Amino acid sequence: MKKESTMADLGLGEEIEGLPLPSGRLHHVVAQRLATQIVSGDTPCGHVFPAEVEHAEMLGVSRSVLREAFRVLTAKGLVSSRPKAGTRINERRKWNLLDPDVLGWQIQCGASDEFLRDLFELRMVVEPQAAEMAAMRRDERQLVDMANALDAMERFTLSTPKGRAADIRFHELLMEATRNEMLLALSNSISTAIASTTAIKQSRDGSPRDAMPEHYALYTQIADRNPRQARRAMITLIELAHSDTKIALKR
Amino acid sequence: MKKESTMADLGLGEEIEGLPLPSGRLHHVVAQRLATQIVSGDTPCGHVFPAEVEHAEMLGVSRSVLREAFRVLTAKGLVSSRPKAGTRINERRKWNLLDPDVLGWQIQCGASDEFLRDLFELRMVVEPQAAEMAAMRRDERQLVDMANALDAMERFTLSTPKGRAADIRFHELLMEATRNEMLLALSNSISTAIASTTAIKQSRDGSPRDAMPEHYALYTQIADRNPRQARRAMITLIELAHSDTKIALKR
DNA sequence: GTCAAGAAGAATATACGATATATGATCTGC
DNA sequence: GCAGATCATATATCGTATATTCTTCTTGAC
Repeated sequence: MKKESTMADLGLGEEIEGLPLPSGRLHHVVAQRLATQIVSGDTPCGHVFPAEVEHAEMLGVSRSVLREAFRVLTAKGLVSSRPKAGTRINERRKWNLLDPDVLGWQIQCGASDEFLRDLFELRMVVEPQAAEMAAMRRDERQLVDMANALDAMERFTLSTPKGRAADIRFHELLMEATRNEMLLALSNSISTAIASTTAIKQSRDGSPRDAMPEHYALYTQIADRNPRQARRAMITLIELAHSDTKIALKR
Repeated sequence: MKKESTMADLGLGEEIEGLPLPSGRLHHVVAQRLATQIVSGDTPCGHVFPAEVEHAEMLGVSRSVLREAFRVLTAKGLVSSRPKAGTRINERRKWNLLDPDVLGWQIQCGASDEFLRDLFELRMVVEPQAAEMAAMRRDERQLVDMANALDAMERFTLSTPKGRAADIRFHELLMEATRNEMLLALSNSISTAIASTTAIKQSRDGSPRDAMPEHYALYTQIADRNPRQARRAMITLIELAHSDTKIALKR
């Protein structure tokens, strides 16, 4: 008895119509909801949330769920909570902006112009150098995997999820070829962000420019172990992506 | 009644002798303990932890605490848990290596040679470029703050916590001057890592080389808006830190 | 006889709610 | 101003119920 509050039923408002929507863990759903509230700026920095009990029943979940949701937000630097003081939103400089989830939430809330500027600037700082390193350190296996990824990318095109996955795979292999785990991690964060924008780009703009020639150019330079040329190729690739993204989001 | 298990009592093993050690939140302590087990490689990737109930009483904490600890680790990509399958350690490529905590734990567990190589390589990729940007975009306030930080750094020296804090503050201001939030976030992650190594460097080597001249050189180039020279100055600064760190850890 | 598809079961994470404790911000009195 | 009391709040624990999914067994077809 007391069957009323199972996981998939009510609570999170309105998206439960039809599909049962136990899609994610409940605390993760709550975390996501709170996170988007925060990064979107709906609730400003310094804001302190209601007390746990009140807040929990306001959201229609148990306190445990709410607490676990806040744990992940705390882990990502978005909030911090202390006894008696409540749970409050940290200032932006405390946020883990490079966390894949934080990056994703930020994009989901509509990436601002400054956000895109910063993101592509970061890519411009890191990835050309990474391409240079990859050209020097890549091994044969990575090379053939990269070739396969490009092949899949051309077959499926960027308008399909599989094509976009191949694109990501290519960049991931490139970063793996740098033989630097931290660069790889950084790239993973960026990639997920880029993936979302690419999807948006596709959905808004039916036929964006074909980026395959530039990808092949980059691949060739890495295969030939030409660090300087690989750097140049990566720069043009990023510039291309940047201008495309700007155009797509303008519409 | 049932007074036996308050927060500050037993549980986490042996470090509670003398000092009450309710220093941090309990779940955070547990998370830290598990995290160090993971990043140190004590428990290998793919390992699945005992069931929650068993694991909880093994650690002497409640299930809620253990769960919240795992939420933190999950948020940082170290583990993932699914019903029936248990909670298992992810492969390294899933970890958020750039997360300040993950970085810190990794250093605490004895940074490997590869770790330091990757870290300084990342600095070498990002920070010279950042210095260049800072030289172009810095404003007057940042300039005077940087001067103050350098002043404090010279007064207290790197052998004191206040001196090291000033060092960090200087680099933070530099990154702030780039006017790119993501670069700032990246720098924050790196800084905390560097801070630990600096402390180690100090504790092992009584009188390391004085890095003040190089810091002033960098400052001057930024103040004079010389991007190229600022880049050069930053490169020598990082090289200096790298060689010092390597020497210190050799002992 | 062997293998694949499907159904039953069991182990596990997940979720709920009530209760007790510790902490620290705020107020009070001096 | 400063020290102490207070009280709201996060923190921690326990017991129980639910949902998920891996495992295993069965069933069926070839």
